[in-house]
Amino acid sequence: MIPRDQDEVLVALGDRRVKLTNLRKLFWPALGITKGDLIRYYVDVAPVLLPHLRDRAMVMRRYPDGAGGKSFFMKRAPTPRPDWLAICAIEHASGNVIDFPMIQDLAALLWVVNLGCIDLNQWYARCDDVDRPDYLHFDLDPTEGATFAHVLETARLLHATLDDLGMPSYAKTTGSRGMHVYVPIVRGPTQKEVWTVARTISLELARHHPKLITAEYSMARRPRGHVLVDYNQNAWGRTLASVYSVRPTPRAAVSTPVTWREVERGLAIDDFRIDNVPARVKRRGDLWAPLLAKHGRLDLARFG
DNA sequence: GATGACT
DNA sequence: AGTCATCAACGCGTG
DNA sequence: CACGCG
Ligand SMILES: [Mn+2]
Ligand SMILES: [Mn+2]
Repeated sequence: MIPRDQDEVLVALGDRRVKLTNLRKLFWPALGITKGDLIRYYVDVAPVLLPHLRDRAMVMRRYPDGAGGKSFFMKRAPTPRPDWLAICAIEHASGNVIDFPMIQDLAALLWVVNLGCIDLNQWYARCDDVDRPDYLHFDLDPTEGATFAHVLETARLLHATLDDLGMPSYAKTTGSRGMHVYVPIVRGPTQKEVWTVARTISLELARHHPKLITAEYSMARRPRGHVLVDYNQNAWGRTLASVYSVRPTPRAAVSTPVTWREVERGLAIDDFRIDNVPARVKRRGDLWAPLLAKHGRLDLARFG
């Protein structure tokens, strides 16, 4: 579908047409990975990726000159754009209305990747109710001097805590330096309410493991050699790189769902990359399918 | 990456 | 014909 | 109020 011997192609997906450009441009020069390779990766994983993005506003981070180049954020869907592209118009407190793109299908996915998006960042709430998210999450960030082993240990402790609370939880690598742990919830609580729950759990976790874990958001007071449980990421209008997102890192790492068994045994961020994640997905399917399921979600209303 | 303003 | 700027602006806590 | 933070 994506030619290797030309720089442009017009792809037709049903009645939707997308022009793909600069296909032989090197996005990871040291790895010999081109923009066309990136697009082929997303075609491969689209069946497991698209359900996680559908009906959600997307914040684009564009790297038109590849993983090592300058990047910029873009919220408004730029013109020209295909007339079939779904838009989520979100009014902000300031009165600003932003027309975010939504990735509803493969054509839209390829359109944003062609703009230079390497990773995909979707809202936590769906477009029809942008203040009521479908999950709460814990963003585990190693502070200066901490290792990924510390992140793994923090994830294990967090998992045990959530288990004790009766909260289902799922882990993924970020592809960058940390991990993400998500809890699927029944839609209902506002983003602020979800933030408050994440904050309470995070503070408690840090209190019980003060030598390893911190919830201190302020850079100046953040202890080195710790793992920050960044509950603040659970705020309205914020986003994280999605599952199966490629990251603009030296090895072209992918934010990859992992089992708790794998977290127990240990793993490395760079174990999961653009070159091997499609095979893993073929083998294991979508380990994060429970994030999309109707059943097995935490009901925070009942939780109190 | 693509456009539009400017030279 | 080439070069350059543009492309987010939120919610939350603290001082 | 301005600022830090992501
Ligand atoms: Mn993070
Ligand atoms: Mn963070």
